[in-house]
Amino acid sequence: MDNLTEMLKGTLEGCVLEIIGSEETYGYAITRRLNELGFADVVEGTVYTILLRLEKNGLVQVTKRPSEQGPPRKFYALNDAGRKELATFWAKWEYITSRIDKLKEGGR
Amino acid sequence: MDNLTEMLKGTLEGCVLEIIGSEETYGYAITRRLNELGFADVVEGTVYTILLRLEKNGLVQVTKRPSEQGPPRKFYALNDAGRKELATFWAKWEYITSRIDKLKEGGR
DNA sequence: AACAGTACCTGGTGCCACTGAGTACTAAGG
DNA sequence: CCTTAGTACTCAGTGGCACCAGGTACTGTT
Repeated sequence: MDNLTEMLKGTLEGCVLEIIGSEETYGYAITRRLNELGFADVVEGTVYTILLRLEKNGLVQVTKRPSEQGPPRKFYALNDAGRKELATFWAKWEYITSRIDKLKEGGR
Repeated sequence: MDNLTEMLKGTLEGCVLEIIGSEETYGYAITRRLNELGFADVVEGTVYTILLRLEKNGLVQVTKRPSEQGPPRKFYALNDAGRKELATFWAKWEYITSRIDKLKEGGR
């Protein structure tokens, strides 16, 4: 599927929040996870910008740990603000998908 | 629901395409339709920029007709390229929603 | 030494929804 | 008669986000 970028605005960040929320993990692994989920064209640069933004916005707790396979990893976990933001994301997602589905079914 | 703007990137244009595709209509009415569908904060300026973009991209056929209630209306109808773009939009939407739902269900 | 895999960072770009202000026409109310 | 509200369209500018392209750096294999 090509050129999803515009439709991913806002949702990709939510996906990253969800991934972090389900398990403490790091940028490189998050990228691999998104790729295997079907977001095949998402590259590391994109994920890192999201992670830096999450950190800047105080939604995650960051822990640096050494890796046996390369440079140290930065592990991310949601804090309270992050969990709240994740809940808000899913509420928005629910809201938008329900409206779009209504529109698609020709609902009036 | 507040601040959906980032998540509407790409999808709002698709919604407008769908509305036009189901019935030849004009900007002001499209705005009202979106509002009643639940996109309450979408204002005319936003819709008109989308309509001008659709026209510029050759996806719609435009017909100006007088109105009894104000200035003349610009009616929009999809052409072949527009119908194709609409189909692409729904394919992308399907694709993304299925991946997000999988993620939400903790799918691996 | 060279390379591939792992792991992270960053300045710049383009697209899109949104803002805010403006134009213009009609009908109703004070 | 003039103001207001409703209808209807336009457009220059803003900000946020995914993306691009290139960089750094560590480890293990060839």
